[in-house]
Amino acid sequence: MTKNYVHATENPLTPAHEDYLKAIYLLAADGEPVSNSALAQHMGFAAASATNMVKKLAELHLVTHEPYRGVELTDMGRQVALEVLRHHRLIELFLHETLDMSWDRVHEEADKLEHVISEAMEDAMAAVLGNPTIDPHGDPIPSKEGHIDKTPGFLLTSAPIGETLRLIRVLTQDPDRLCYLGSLGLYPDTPVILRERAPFNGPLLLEVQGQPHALAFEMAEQLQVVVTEPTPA
Amino acid sequence: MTKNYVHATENPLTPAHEDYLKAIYLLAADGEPVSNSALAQHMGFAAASATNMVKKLAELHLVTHEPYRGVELTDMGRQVALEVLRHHRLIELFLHETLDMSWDRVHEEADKLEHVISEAMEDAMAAVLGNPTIDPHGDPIPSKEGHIDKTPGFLLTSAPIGETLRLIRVLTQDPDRLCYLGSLGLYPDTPVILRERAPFNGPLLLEVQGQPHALAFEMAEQLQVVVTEPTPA
DNA sequence: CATAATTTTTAGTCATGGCTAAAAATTGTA
DNA sequence: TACAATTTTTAGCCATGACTAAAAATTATG
Repeated sequence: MTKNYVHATENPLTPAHEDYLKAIYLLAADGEPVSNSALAQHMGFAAASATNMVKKLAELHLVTHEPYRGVELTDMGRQVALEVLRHHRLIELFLHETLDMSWDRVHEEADKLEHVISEAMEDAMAAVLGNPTIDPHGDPIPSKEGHIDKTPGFLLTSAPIGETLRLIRVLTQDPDRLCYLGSLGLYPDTPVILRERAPFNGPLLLEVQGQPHALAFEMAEQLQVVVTEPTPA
Repeated sequence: MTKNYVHATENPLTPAHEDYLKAIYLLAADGEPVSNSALAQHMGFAAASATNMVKKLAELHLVTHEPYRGVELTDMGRQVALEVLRHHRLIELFLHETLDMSWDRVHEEADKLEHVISEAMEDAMAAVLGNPTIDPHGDPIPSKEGHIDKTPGFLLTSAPIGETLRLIRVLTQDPDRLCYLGSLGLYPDTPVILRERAPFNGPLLLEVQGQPHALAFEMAEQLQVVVTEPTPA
């Protein structure tokens, strides 16, 4: 009488597995299958390395892989990816809040810590932080059950002129860029007014806390905003 | 004009290297060279694996290794071991203080985290904790410069009867034992009176916060105490 | 539609760091 | 001192997960 191990998904996943799954999740934001080259490029590895790992992930039923077509997460794979992402973003917020680490440093740290923290530590962080739903960059933190809010809003590059906006999410994780944005006061929740948009994808003129700032188009593409509705009385 | 790389100790050390160095440091408490078998046993690996790593560490000038005699840390190796130990114990205290994790859980967590935290995070933890010098088990935390206090006191098994003692250090890291000791209120800094010592390495009768407790000899060997001097007026 | 360009996969290499089994050196004992 | 027991080392295996180079499949173009 052989035991049924179909669901006995004991977790032999290495950091490498987790990193690939996370990458596939992030690249597949549009729902499309992820190409091997996109995956390899995101990971900073050779294409052959990605192919190799994708085959392993497929054997573990974490992704489906139609050769030459792309990779997609299975429900199980998505679950793992979301858990890693939860770790990552919880850690970012935790480091920012309790260790006062600046938002440009927490990503790199979280990239290493996300693979080694225990369930108990995950829960303890969430509890201390009050079950937060967004991290210091405005990225949504998946719930323990794997639910994740879709961020509302649109890119600053397509925002209306003159209206009061609220910055809700910064997409880049590049430390230098984050440093720069921070020096302009451009953190999530900051009110912003778009004053001018230069043509040909030129710089944008912003007003942040009364100060005018010119911002490169490419930088503005990293900023997600909503229109602030007039505060109800 | 070739550059002098003698001190250019760029850090290609893996968690495995760090774990071995830490183990050698802890096993060599008496200053004696550490035998291969002791090292392997401590690591939970086969003897051949230890030999293998010791050879690598010797090539990196982190240990000296006289074949069939044992391993000793070089100054450089000790420096690395102390840094890892600093990470470990800072993390234990940090998790205990800021995440309210019980002292029986922090060791395992720290064993993984110690290899991945950045210098910045180490410094931030130390700052938030007020540059602490002991962890939740009473183990001394090495300073950033690699100084480490020698813990004073002696084992409870050789403490005088009837005097008021203070528990200053718990040597075991075993979660179950720590849990048990915690249930008796036996945390560092707790006052304790040794009332009786049964012969033939039998149990000890303790008084902890007014409560009598019988403690196995082997458990008492894990407890380091000092005699409390009468509080000066 | 055939060929060129691109992407993906396969094949095979390498370092890491475990392992076992056997050989060698050391230590203990008769 | 000789031989047995133990410890250490050597030799060689294996999985992981990167790599390069070459083959195969797909897509684009003349």
